[in-house]
Amino acid sequence: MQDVFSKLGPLIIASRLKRMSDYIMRAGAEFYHSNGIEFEPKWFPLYYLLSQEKELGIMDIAQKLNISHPAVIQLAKELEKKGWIISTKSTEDARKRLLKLSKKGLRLLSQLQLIWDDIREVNRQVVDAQTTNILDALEEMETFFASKSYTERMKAFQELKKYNQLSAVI
Amino acid sequence: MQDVFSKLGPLIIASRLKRMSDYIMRAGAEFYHSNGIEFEPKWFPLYYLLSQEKELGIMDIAQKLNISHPAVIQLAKELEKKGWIISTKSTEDARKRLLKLSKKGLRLLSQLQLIWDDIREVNRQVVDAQTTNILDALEEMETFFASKSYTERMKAFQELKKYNQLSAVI
DNA sequence: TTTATTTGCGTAATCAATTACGTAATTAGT
DNA sequence: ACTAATTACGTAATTGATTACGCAAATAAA
Repeated sequence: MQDVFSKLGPLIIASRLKRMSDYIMRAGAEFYHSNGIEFEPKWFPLYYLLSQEKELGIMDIAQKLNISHPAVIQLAKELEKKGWIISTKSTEDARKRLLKLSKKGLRLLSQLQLIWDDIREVNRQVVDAQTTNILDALEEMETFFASKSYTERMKAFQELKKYNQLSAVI
Repeated sequence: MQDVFSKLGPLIIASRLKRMSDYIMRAGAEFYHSNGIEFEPKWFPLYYLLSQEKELGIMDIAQKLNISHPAVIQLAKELEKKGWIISTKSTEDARKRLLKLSKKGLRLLSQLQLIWDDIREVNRQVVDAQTTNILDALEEMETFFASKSYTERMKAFQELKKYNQLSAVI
């Protein structure tokens, strides 16, 4: 690939992150299938979350996974169709619909664990091979923006620039 | 945000990369608009490429940007509607449609340069603040997978595992 | 030079996720 | 207790990108 991107450096961090993410996602899907499992990477966050947490409402899940609630509904529909999760109305709060893994979903879990172990292992190899660790970099970035958002940083920078220009005039 | 992700480590590099990418993209859009420019981050790769390369066919662009050709057509349609690019039939190859910046598009360029400078600067601040540099990490990852794809690495790992199990038995 | 294959492009269908909006249940305010 | 505000969820419309397909032009093969 003739790479227009990498030369641009900081300007397009976002595009490069996305490109790498898409690449790995795609390979992940291929991997599930080549192991004879009809599982899609996009299901992982929801499925994994439910494997950890017993039972959760739609909104709780959306928050925890940082996706919109219609996205959760959509994913849940697909996993329900596969028979891996079931949903029940909450008795405490009639608005809530709770999701949890079905027995079939739990049986799948043990199979998936094996695949996940492999993925985890290869990913670890990738990360260990790095001089500069992508996970550390991500972690740092996340905490960095958590303390002050990207937008706020942009604004602050422009304010500062404006001020400097002004004081240069006066 | 209650973070299910960061604990999972190597298993979901892809999701975390995507999340960070989306975050920055969104902030980028906000930034263009707050500076009174009707420009979307998704246009950047095509627009920037055309600002560098004079004139290019659809497929060339798709390859250079590593996106599908219908995506290029779609983006081009939008930029053409804005009046920033124009397209001409190639005289050498009647199948080809060439894209280039219009005069209006070139005028926009000088405005965008200023914004891009700010973005670049803030991004550099972000990156400079890091102990572990995300761009270096990305760069490394890209070359790593270029030498041997993720899928190949997965396969190789499983083969090795199979072999080790076998030799343990024998 | 005819025929087959490849290449470039366009359209349609599909996918994955979002925003916008509506409804019902719960909680807070008075 | 009644009203207002909020919360949880569902559906519809939209967005952005992909794959699948088809056609026309160019290139290769015979």
